Amino acid sequence: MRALHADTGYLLYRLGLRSGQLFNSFLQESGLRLRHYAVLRLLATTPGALQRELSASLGYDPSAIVGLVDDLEKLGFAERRPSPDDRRSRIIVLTDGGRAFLRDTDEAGQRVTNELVGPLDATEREQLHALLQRVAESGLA
Amino acid sequence: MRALHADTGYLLYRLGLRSGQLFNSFLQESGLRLRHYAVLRLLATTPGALQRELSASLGYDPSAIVGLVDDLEKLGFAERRPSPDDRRSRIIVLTDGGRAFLRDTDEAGQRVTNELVGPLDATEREQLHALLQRVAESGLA
DNA sequence: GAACAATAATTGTCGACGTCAATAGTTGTT
DNA sequence: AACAACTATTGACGTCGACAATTATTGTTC
Repeated sequence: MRALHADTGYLLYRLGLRSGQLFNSFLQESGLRLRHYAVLRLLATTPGALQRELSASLGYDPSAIVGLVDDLEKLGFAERRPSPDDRRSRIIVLTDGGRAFLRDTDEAGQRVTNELVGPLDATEREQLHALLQRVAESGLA
Repeated sequence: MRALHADTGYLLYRLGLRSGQLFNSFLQESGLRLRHYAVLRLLATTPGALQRELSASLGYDPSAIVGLVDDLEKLGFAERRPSPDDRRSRIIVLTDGGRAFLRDTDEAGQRVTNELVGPLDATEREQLHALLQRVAESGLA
């Protein structure tokens, strides 16, 4: 019988958990959680996104986006704006406060990833990232 | 601002989720879930383990082990046996039924991993596995 | 050897997460 | 004008992972 840790899928599952925990503990003081942070980061690179687009890009259920955007609005990190061509949709935009938050936490965020891939050198990290990216792209997205 | 998917930590988190989902859907018909399967697989390679050891090896809270072993006992896949030298401990052993289950599902389990790392060829899969293993070992055993 | 700390399993609680079903408002189609 | 499709929202449910507290047992210390 193959050992459990010989299974790439199980390793991914375990490391995914650890990664999420590290991110959440880094975000703890700010009152946000990993999912909020993901939304913010995504908004930073796509100026104005419909909630439906956030849902598709992040893989979160549309109903989950609602609460996340609620929280971000309360903190002044994002805003809902009416869509000009479709009154069903809302356009979510990053506010200056949100942008500042991302700037201030960027370094700490990088520390998290560094801690995760600690034992790997620079080229190995790139290898790992490239492999993960290809795996991630295949399963939809 | 770096894109979200440029973050190795986030990729790991996402792929970990997907991996867990795939495993769970593969196990669905058997009534087990990923964590039960992990216990079974671990028991298959270590003949007789204390619950405390299962907890340490798998990274699950001791309180989580209780329910998992309960379920496995109900299905006849594992048994609790009294420890001869410490009446607090129980030794968990795989039954013949559990062994048969692992044998029967082994192929399907491999399909899950194959589906996950689909776009990678054989050498790339080994590369990925080796990198993940080193990352996994660093953050504690 | 009696009091005390440490340990193994257990129970209960809690928040976060992911999924699904249902609804209201709006748009597109026939 | 009637109907189907879509967007955001609300609500419910089960799983998962982390923690505190309890019970039974063992080890340690005075």
